[in-house]
Amino acid sequence: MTDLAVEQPPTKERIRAAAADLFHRKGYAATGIKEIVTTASAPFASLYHFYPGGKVELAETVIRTSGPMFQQLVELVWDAAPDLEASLRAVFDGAAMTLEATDYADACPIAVIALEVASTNEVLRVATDDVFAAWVGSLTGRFTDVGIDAAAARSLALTIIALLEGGFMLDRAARRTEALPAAGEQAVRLVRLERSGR
Amino acid sequence: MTDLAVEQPPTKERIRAAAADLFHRKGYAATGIKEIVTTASAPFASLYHFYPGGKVELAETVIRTSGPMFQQLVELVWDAAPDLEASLRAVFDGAAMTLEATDYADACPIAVIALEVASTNEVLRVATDDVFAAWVGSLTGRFTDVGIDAAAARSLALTIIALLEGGFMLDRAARRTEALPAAGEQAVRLVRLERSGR
DNA sequence: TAGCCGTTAGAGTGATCTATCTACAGCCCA
DNA sequence: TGGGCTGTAGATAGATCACTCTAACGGCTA
Repeated sequence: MTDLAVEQPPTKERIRAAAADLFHRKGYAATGIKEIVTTASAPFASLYHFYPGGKVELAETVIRTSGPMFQQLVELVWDAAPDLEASLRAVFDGAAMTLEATDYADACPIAVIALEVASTNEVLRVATDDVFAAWVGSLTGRFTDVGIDAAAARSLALTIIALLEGGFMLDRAARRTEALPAAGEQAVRLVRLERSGR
Repeated sequence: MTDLAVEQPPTKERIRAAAADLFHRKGYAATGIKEIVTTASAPFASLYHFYPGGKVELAETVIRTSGPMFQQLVELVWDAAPDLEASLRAVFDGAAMTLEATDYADACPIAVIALEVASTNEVLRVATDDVFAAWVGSLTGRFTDVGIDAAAARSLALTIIALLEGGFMLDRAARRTEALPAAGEQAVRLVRLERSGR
C-alpha cells in the first residue's frame, strides 16, 4: 500500500474524491457504485475493502470530510479580507466564481445530499446537520469576535449560510450568477445595520 | 374516464399528486415508477398512458404544477397581511410551520429536484428555473408596487427567495425551526431599511 | 526462502430499475 | 347491435442496482 513510485493519491483517497465529486453534482441516489470506482480508476473490491459499510459509509465520509474542508477554505478567504464587509463580499463573490468555474455544478459540497437524504437516511441527515452546525458556529464566532452579541451573531450567521445555500440553488438552476452577488450585498447591509447599533 | 360514482380524483391527477409528494420528500432519482403508481393506487400502464414521456415528463409536470400552486398559496398569505412587514413574517412563519407539520419533509415543492437535476437533466433544470423566475418576478412586483425601485426590488426578491430556500435546507437537516424565523426577521430588517430610503 | 496480510481481481447474486408489450374491459356514438 | 376509443391489467424485457464471494497477487517481516 505504500505507493513509492506512483505519483497519485492512494486508492482510498481517490475513491473518496471521486465519490465527493459525483455526489455534489448528481446527488446521492443518482450516483452508482460502479461509476465511482470507474471515475476513481480503482478496483471494484477496493471500495468495499476501504468502506465496508458500502455506499452509506462512503457518503458519510464524504460529508464529514468535504464539510470541514470547505469550512477551512471559507475561513481562509474570510480572514484574508481587511474587514467584516470585505470578508462577506469575498465569500459571496467566491461562491459565485466557483459556481461559474465549475460549469454550474459545484458551490456547496453538501447541499444536494442534504436535501436528498433529510427524509430518507438518518445517519446521513445527522452528518449534514453536523456540518451545517459547524459552519454556523464558526461564522457566529467571527461575529461575536467583533463585538456583536451572541443572539444577534447567531441569527446573522444562520441568515448568511441560508443566503449562500439559497443563492447557490437559484443561480445553479438558472446557470447565471445573479442571486449570489445580490444576496452578498444584502448581507453586507445587514451586518452594517447590526454594527451601527440597530 | 368519467368517474361518476367514484369519489376520488381521476387517475391522471392521482398519479401526479403521488409523484409530487414522493419527489418532494425523497427526490427524483430515489423515487421509483412503481412506488408512484402504488402510492396513487393506479394501474401501472396508466402512468405511461397519461405520461408517455415516462418519468421525465411526469417530473416536468410536477414541477410546472407544484410551482405555480405554491406561488398562489404564498401570494394569498402575503396579500392577506396588513402590511409589508407582516406579509414577510407570515410567509417565513408559514414555511416554518409547514415544515414542522409535515415532519420536516415539505416546505418547498421543488428544492430537492432543482438541486438534483441541475447538472443532470436539462429539461427539468429549465422547468425549475422557470418556476424560480416566476416566484422572483411575483415578489419583485410586490415590492415595486409599494414604491421600491426596480433594481432594489429585484435584489430584495432574489434575497428573500434565497433565504426561504436556504432556511428550509438548514432547518430540514436539523429537524427544528430556527433558521427560517431568523431569516424572516432579517428579511424584515432589510425591507424596512430599503423603505426608509437606505 | 517461507509465510503473512493488505489489496486487487472480477464473476456472480438477487433485487429493482424504467419502459414496452399484448390483451381486454367499459363506454360513447353510429 | 357493432365499431372505436379511453383506460385498465399485468407479464416481461433488458439493463442496472448495491453487494458478496473466492481466489490470487505482491511487498513485507521472520
